[in-house]
Amino acid sequence: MKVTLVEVAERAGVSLGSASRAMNDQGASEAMVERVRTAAVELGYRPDASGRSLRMKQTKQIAFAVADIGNPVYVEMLSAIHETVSPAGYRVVVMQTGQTAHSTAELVRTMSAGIIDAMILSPLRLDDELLAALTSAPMPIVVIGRPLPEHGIDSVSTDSAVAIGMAVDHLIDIGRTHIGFINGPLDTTPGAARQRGFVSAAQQRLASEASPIEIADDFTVAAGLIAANTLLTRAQESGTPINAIVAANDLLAIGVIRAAKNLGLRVPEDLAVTGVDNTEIGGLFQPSITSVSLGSTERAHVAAQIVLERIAPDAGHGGEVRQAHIGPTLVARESTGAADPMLTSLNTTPRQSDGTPQ
Amino acid sequence: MKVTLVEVAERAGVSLGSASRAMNDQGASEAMVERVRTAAVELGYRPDASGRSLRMKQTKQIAFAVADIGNPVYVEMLSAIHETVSPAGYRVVVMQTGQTAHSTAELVRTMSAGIIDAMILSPLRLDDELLAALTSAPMPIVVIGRPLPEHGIDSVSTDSAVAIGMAVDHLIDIGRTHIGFINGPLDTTPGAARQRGFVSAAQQRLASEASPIEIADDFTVAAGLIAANTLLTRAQESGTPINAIVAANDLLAIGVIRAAKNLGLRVPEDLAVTGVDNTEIGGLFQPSITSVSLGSTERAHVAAQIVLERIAPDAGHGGEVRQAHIGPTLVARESTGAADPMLTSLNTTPRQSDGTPQ
DNA sequence: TTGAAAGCGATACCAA
DNA sequence: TTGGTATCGCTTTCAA
Repeated sequence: MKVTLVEVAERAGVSLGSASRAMNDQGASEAMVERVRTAAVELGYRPDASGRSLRMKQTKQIAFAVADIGNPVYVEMLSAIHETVSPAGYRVVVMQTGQTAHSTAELVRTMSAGIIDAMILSPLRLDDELLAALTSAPMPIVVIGRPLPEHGIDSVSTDSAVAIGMAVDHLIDIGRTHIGFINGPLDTTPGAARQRGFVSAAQQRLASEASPIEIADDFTVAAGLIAANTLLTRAQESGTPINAIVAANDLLAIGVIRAAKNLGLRVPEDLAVTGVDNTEIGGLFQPSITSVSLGSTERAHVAAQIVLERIAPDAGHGGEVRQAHIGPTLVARESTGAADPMLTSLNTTPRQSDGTPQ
Repeated sequence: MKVTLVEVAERAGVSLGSASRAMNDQGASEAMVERVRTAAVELGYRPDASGRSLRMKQTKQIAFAVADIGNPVYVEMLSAIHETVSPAGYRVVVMQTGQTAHSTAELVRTMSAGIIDAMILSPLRLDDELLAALTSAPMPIVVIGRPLPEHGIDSVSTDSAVAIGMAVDHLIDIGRTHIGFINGPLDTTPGAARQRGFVSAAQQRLASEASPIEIADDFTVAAGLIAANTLLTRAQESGTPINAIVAANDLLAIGVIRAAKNLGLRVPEDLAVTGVDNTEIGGLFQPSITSVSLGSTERAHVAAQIVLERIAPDAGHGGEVRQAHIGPTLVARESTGAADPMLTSLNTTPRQSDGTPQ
């Protein structure tokens, strides 16, 4: 049933070692390669990866671990990682960390050699337990999120506090000064950073009574809809209505736009809305959503590059801590009154999936 | 650096075999388990998966292979597969098949033991080469797409020709009789099936001159926008304007709605639009998109179940060919004038991602 | 219940 | 360049 290299060697009438070399083009005569390859084809030989992994001490697999692959940002990151590591012969394994720092630490601890060669991790929450798991991990791990050089952990970061500030600036630029904020849970890394960003920007440039904040249960459309409904209703009743909302990510922003519609508010005329992440879905939404890009695909790409360098036999774990930073950039779209970039962007952003199941 | 079970055994003062048994709770005294576990923790032992895989002849990994993970349908399928196989201790590896049947066959052929235990495949195109690769594969493979029982291949299918017919019926029900069709490439399995479905429905229930068809370059928003623009413009010029469009999937439908807006057409008042796949993004779009569900998550779930049964030591490859079928269902939304199901659906469909990177 | 040893399938070393 | 053999880390059989 199962054909091993031993049988191929026997059939070709050569030694096991020669068969291995012939299959891998490692110093074998042409005649030898010919004989062995022929025998392999005749027998339908397929190399067994676990035997090879055991000996070579590498699996050619890289894990991408996130809280929930359902978020489009992660899908875009996954594609970027895929494209980066595939040419080097690596496969990508998607893993779910779960919501908590503990479950993430658990995942990191159970990842052993023989499954993956390295991991790219984008944790939602971070605590000492997880940091400890990361530093004691037996393989290269690159964190996408906030910078962690002081812990000796490779990271590719952005500054989402600054990102929120850019959104506020943009709204002020278009004449909106009553700006609300819809954030996700404050005990998450992105939630905390974005909260700082908004509070800081509001203090410097807005009147606090005109800057209400509402915390959604999580970073989802549904939670954003509920939170925005609460915030908008409350603002109207309090007599200081708002004319703009900054959402902590694009999914929340979609919820905000839905809530606005339910309340009879027009976007962007009555309410300007901004998101964060610059996801594809945000750009395709109607109205298309002005969003601050955190360079997700670039960060994923860089993280994948770092991983490949760490894996490389010579580079090894020895080098110094790698840290890359990618600054946010704002992309103005219809939800803040900018011209519809749909038609033009279609020509410049081919990134959209192919294929569909039957 | 790396701790093996041998070292754990030495530290615990027991034999290698006992250490193995203790770690796996396979007939070891409590005292033994205690000693070995303690030593393992002290040394920071992590089992090496390739050693185990080599011996056990299983990797606890299942591949999910698709043309492009960027399509939201595949993401939903991935989540369903993940949820189904995780409890059984299996990880999911995402693999890209590429666009062609040949590249897919290539992938199937290079998948050997030691990497994955089974594969769930949703191929865009299917030919004899791929069928041959599937039948001669050394591991269980379940195809999500069209039924393939005559080739002895497990499959979970739907009927997307019927799905298109349902969309046409729905449009006729709401009084639209001038219906265009935006399809994807006809040499794909879904493209061919949906073409049959529309042509058949149009012949039976519509005037052919009122049923123009346009083929988009692929199943994407961008291609849908271009194709819809062509079709709508042509229909207007020919003097037989249409008042509805059936799109072959939700991504194309989004493109159609964008094209309609660019031409000053209101959806659904001037143009009703339907999609296929019932993706989350379609339901969240504005207007929300009426779509025919092909039961993607259910099919993925069933495929994963079949795979688990095939993998199970007793079931084995021996059983007869498994074939499941899930019929399409139409979900009416705003794009065909139905009431906005957004608020109510939010309570019943919690499926939306959590988390966002910093 | 425990210990000793065989063996999974591949690569890589050392002689020839 | 080729053959013979040790070895990767683990599970599992066979005796004790």
